[in-house]
Amino acid sequence: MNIDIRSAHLFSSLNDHQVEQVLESSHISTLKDGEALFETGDDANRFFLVIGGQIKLFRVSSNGDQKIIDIIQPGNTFAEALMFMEHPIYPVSAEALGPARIISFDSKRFLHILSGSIEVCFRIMGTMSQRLRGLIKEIDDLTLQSATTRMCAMLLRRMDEVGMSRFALPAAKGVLAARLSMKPETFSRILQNLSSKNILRLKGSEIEIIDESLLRSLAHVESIYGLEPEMPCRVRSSL
Amino acid sequence: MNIDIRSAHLFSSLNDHQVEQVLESSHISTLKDGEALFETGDDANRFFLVIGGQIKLFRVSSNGDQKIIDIIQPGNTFAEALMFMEHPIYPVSAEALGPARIISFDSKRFLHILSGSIEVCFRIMGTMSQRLRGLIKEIDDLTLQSATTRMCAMLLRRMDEVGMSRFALPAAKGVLAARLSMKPETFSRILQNLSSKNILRLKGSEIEIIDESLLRSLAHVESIYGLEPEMPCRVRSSL
DNA sequence: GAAGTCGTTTGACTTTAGTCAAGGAGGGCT
DNA sequence: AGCCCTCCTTGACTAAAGTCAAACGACTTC
Repeated sequence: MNIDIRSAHLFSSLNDHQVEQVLESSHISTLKDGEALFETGDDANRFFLVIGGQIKLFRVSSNGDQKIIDIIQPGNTFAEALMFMEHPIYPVSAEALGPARIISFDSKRFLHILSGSIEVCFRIMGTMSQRLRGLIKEIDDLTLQSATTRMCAMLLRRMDEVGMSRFALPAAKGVLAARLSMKPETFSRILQNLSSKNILRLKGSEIEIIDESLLRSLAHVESIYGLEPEMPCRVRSSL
Repeated sequence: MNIDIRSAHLFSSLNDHQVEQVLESSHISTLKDGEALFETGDDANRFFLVIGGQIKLFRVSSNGDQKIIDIIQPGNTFAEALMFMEHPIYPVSAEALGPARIISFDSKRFLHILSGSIEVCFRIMGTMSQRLRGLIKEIDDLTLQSATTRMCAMLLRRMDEVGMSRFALPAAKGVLAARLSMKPETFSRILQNLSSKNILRLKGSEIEIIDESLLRSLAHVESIYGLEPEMPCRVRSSL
């Protein structure tokens, strides 16, 4: 078990002694597919680092629908922003998307350890700012943009990430649909539609972008305010 | 001109000397109705305190539609969360909603002044956490809830704020519509509909809630995760 | 290899909110 | 008062996404 938590942005400026202290209150666990980590409304006295698999953060509506707020990738922390609240409560539910491994940390303890270090504070605030940005961006996606636009933006983002015009979808279609705030049926139809217009070719969960410029114009991606990828920070954090 | 900026949460733990320093880099300005303060994408080297009137934070879609992200009330700061980013850029536009007075502060300078004070850092992080919560809440309103639900929730919130079942809408209907992510027509129709069902009586911008329990059930307000009003913090901050 | 399961697709239909265009209603001004 | 202007309302229509139900396909499991 040799994980250097310092590879996570949040911990990157801790010294050896601090790392040791932090690890004392930490706890590694393995989650089965679909296993819940916490639910909306639970007391939030721990935060987490994903070391394997994916964790899905979501909210549930009264009729059981899920809206996926984010999918956390290995190397990223989440729920750490809550440690500054008086009575922290998880604003989302979290569960494993496929089998996953995580380390959890005691928020209070962590706060105490870094209480001297303004640097770590600044770091956290940086990630929080980004997160705020992301959420604001998401809100206007939801209100100002159509489902097709969101789909195109997602595909382009994925393409940029992978660096190739041919790639596999990062998760099951149903999951992506919930992430993009639409029903699986709508997701499917939009893909079908893009495919019929020869903008992309799709085979199962493999996608090949054919007409990138057209896709880009359909997404008319935030020409106004700089793209997400420009962000200086490598490891994204969440919540 | 005798304003104690310490009444704003962000500044509340500064000592006299610090207040003095902060004020040195500050600048008071008066805005006319509709006057722009900054736009989405501008370099964000200042943050603001509203001392009179209201400031509207919004985003504009490619076809000119506005989505109001928040309306900042006197006594509250906004855009202060950006000061921790390397290349801060306003993620929203801001303009006065009616005539307004604001004080602007140099972010860098402020950061420098408080660099010793971890307490202020914590304070800022607290407001940021709340802001994150609010945005997440808003996202699920948008995806999981209908326009009617959002309307009802807004009315109830307003009613709780005022403490009476009879009150005036906090802003022009068109503005509220944009805040709730719907068109003025839809806003009007929903109010009409609630009125025809004898849930409320409306006369101009005066509203009287008649059937609170029914309204509450229509809004089925976040029974799961504690209401906004429970938040410990009096003065809300933004961005 | 048959049966079952889960995720995806497809089609027909409904619901919700947006669009467009026309009609009020109120407030300020001359 | 009369006019203008802005904001709000109303009605008829459209578009977008959700719903329901059935079929499909790939992959296990027996």
